[in-house]
Amino acid sequence: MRQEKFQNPPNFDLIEILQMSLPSFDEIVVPNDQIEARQEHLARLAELVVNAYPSKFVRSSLSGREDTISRLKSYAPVEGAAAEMDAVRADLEPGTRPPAEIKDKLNEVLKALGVVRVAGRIATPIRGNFVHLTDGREKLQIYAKRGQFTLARNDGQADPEADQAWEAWQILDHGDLIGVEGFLFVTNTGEVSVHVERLYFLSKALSPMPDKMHGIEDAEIKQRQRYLDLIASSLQIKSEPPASAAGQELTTREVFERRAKIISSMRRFLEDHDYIEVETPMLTPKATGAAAKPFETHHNALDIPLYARIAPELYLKRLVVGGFEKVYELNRNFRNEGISYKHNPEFTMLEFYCAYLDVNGMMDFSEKLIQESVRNATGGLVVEYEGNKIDFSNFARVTMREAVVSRGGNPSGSEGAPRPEGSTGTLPTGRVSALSDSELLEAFEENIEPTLIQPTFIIDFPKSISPLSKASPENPQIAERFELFINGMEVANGFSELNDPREQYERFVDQAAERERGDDEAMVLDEDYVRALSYGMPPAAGIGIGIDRLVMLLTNKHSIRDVILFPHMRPEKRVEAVEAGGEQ
RNA sequence: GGUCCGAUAGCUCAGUCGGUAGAGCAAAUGGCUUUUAACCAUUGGGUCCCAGGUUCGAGUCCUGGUCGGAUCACCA
Repeated sequence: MRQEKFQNPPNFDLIEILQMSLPSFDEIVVPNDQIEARQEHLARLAELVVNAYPSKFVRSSLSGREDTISRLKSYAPVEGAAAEMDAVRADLEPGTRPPAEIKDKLNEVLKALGVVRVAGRIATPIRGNFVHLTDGREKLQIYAKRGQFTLARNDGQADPEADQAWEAWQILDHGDLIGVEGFLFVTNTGEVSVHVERLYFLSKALSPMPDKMHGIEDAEIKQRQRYLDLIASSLQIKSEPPASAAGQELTTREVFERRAKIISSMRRFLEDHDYIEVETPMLTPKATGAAAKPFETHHNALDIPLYARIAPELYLKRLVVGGFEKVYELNRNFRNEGISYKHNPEFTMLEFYCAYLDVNGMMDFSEKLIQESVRNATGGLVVEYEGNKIDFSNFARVTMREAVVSRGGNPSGSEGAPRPEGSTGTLPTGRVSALSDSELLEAFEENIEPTLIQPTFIIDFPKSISPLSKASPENPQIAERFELFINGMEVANGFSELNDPREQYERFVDQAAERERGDDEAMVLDEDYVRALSYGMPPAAGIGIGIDRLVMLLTNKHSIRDVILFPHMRPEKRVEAVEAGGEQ
């Protein structure tokens, strides 16, 4: 039966049918004069090297300029040669050259380092004997002299004549991936370079490279074709990076390298403090643990709705019940809500929980964790953001009510920041203590949040908006909860975890009532979570840290889309048109 | 969703009062061949986002739309 279903009618070529309905290669890689030229070069190179897409190239330990320099510096027989070279070159007038004796000495040293094999993308257009290769992180100059190098055949047979190597060199294109084998030397201007003895063709750039000076400026292309944006970053690397790159805008590549540093630093810090990493469900039968609208999907075999998680919180606390006293999860949450400069439908959150710790201990610990990652990512504790200097060396702690009372002031700074434009008081200052929870919250969000530039823990949240948080023993209307604000953005949210199952149940019921009154973000009752608490959860504190927002702050990026490799975007119009066109 | 701004060569961008579509980079051809954003000469390359309208004539003015960005409101 099943076989029959997939049998094709006679004279029916499935591939031909599909090719009519699917976009053609030329519709995906739209040809123009440059692509056609590159295709011709590829065809000729394929003749010369037999296989234009070989499987591997073995590199020597030397993969780029930094390695070259460090190897040079550690080369004992001519100690100080590299420093001498740097000094000589620093003193040179533009257009002048280092003295011959120094150049000769350096060349002697470099040649003694032996044969090197390096590979990378051609970062400068080929014209003449020089190109720079980039491995994404740095650039190394390559020199090829007619008659002095051969072209490697990628099928392992004997190399073609040197003239053919030169022909191949001349038709290499900006962006092609090549490997070279050769020896190191310094040029007349003093730049360390590889003198090619054997050239390997490794892969073709059929599509042309972006502008070498400007890169990709169109934000849509940067985000949709992030690979191209990253290539542009690597093409823009200076082969002689300035000693101090401070104050310069990070390239896209550097932004994501820094993001990785922040995340790995946090993992390391947590591991060093005996936290273990866990993975809890992304697809959940109930969207709960936060106040947000979920994405809904459907499981066919079970025939049930499933929700992309809005927070891992309740699962992680089940694990605390089970005896994992320190757990963390660093992964995505999904919220079916608006998109803005600080909101993406999926975002990365670090959540962790610690048994026998309260809200104050959690603030202490998370402050250290954030400081550690700031230091690891930026080298210091003060970062420049949107013209502000943000100082991570001390996080202020202010109650929400105090913050509102002193509104207009900057509770975390010694100097009062100006009140935000247009926030002229809708608030009866004298009667703050009489404000209802919702009025207090509104006043806070409207007037205070935007002024919290320096890292500030806002504490003492109203209990009514904190359904998973323990109430303060002194004031039952206040939750033992904090949020961390930096540059007017909420970056973290934590509290002493409510562990009384009966009270937790009642809080869920209160939330259900809110939902009935029309708040479709009120939290959903999780029965099994209540049941879990009934087995006894130790006193514990937890926190969620918005990683994307922290990365924004530490990379001086003003849009969350600039710190997410592939942010959510509308489907590409061209693709839709092609798909629709196939059916016409 | 509201408001404002934008879309011109592969990339980055000019384009005046409505009158033959421009530059730099990239590409092709030749020269040069230890250059430093390499240089010199020559050449090719355009659905000016789309559809209407006004006009003798529209990249330019008008209307509608598409896509994108910024911003405001809601959410972390």
